Amino acid sequence: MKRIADSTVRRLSMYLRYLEDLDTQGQQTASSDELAHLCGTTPAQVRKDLSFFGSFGKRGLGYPVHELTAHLREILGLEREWKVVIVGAGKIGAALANYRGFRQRGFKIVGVYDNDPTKIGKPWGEAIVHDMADLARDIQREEAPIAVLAIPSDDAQDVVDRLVAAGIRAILNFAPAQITVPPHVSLKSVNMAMELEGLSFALTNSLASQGAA
Amino acid sequence: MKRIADSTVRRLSMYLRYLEDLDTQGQQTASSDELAHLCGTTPAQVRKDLSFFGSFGKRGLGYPVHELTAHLREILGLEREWKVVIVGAGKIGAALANYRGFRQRGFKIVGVYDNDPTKIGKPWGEAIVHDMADLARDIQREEAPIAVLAIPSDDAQDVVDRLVAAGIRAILNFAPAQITVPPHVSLKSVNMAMELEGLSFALTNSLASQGAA
DNA sequence: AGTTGTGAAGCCATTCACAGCG
DNA sequence: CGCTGTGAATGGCTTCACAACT
Repeated sequence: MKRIADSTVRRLSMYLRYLEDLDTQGQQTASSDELAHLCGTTPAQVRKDLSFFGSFGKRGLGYPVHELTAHLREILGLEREWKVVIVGAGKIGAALANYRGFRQRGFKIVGVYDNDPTKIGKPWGEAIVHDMADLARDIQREEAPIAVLAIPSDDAQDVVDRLVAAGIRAILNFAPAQITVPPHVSLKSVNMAMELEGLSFALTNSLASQGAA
Repeated sequence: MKRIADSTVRRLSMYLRYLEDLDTQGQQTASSDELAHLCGTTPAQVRKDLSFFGSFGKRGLGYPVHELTAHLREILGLEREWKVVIVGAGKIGAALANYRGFRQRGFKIVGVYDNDPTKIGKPWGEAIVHDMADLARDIQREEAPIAVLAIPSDDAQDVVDRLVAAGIRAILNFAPAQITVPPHVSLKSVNMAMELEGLSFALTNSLASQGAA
């Protein structure tokens, strides 16, 4: 398959979100124009994005909402359940563990890990905080392919290396550090300080740059 | 000034982060090559990014660490203090309020707001949760230009409209919804579900796409 | 010799425009 | 007639390559 741009995948994710709404409301079809308005993009962009994966629409009519929803779930790999471990039982980890959107989309949190002795063994939401020393063993036993990293920057690369050695396949990193992984591991980083600094830059330079969702 | 790409601003932010480290360690100069390796980019990219704002380096030597750090802070608008209000006293709001990186870079949280009567008036970290009804008044009185939005999607556009009416100038949105603002307001959205879905896509299609930090 | 600064080239995502089809 | 699907054109970010400078 042709290489798909990251920006395209993010838009697919958004199309799915709004198609699910439309589906719930019982709407049968949606045009690229309607989807574009909902998602803040252009009709041509919607059609191009979808065309990478097939011809889902009917000319003169638009896209069948329910059907396209299923296609997008399949394209994004959301038909299955993904097991996720959260590393770092701090505030960010807690926010993520409670985040409705995760479970809704088939991401199941199978464990929470920390290396702080005062936290290990304590209840944490519906789970119990495990010792980070057991992380590698558990990833292998549970076959959890995804880790969410919510720990201080200093430890980040260290923990990543251990995750990789344990066979992790994807990492969502919230530590504000540049981390590296071997080519077979997928990595996405979210850096909140960086986002705020982007706003600071825009304000300072009197720009009103609207970032993508 | 020439229009600066969003990706460039994010890299500047990263350069600053690592330059501060080098400065603390007492390193005098850094080449574009060294910075590139630290930040996961290329030397040409580093030089091009910096060249938009001036000629900070010395040929044959590299960039003066301490001086460049100051330049970047100024470029990003981080020499001043930014007042920030947090809207939504849930887990995500709590994580953000506690986030060290914010205060470190000059972002001062001046208020936390919610519309849940069981939360209003209760202590929350070092602050007290205010009634969202007072938000507009306080934004004007405090002259807080930035709002962090950590509320459910359904209410997001409503609250945004009220923030805009109250004179907010920038919004960092964590609600997984497409929101719109007038052109004079800057908006950045962080959507964690979307990021995880990007990993799901990469895993499903056996790609190992490393996203930028 | 080493490294910056930068025009030019290359590449990739977005937009355009229209043929194709319902 | 309306809307999709798509090759072509556009625009913009990144990379290249080298002159300029220390």
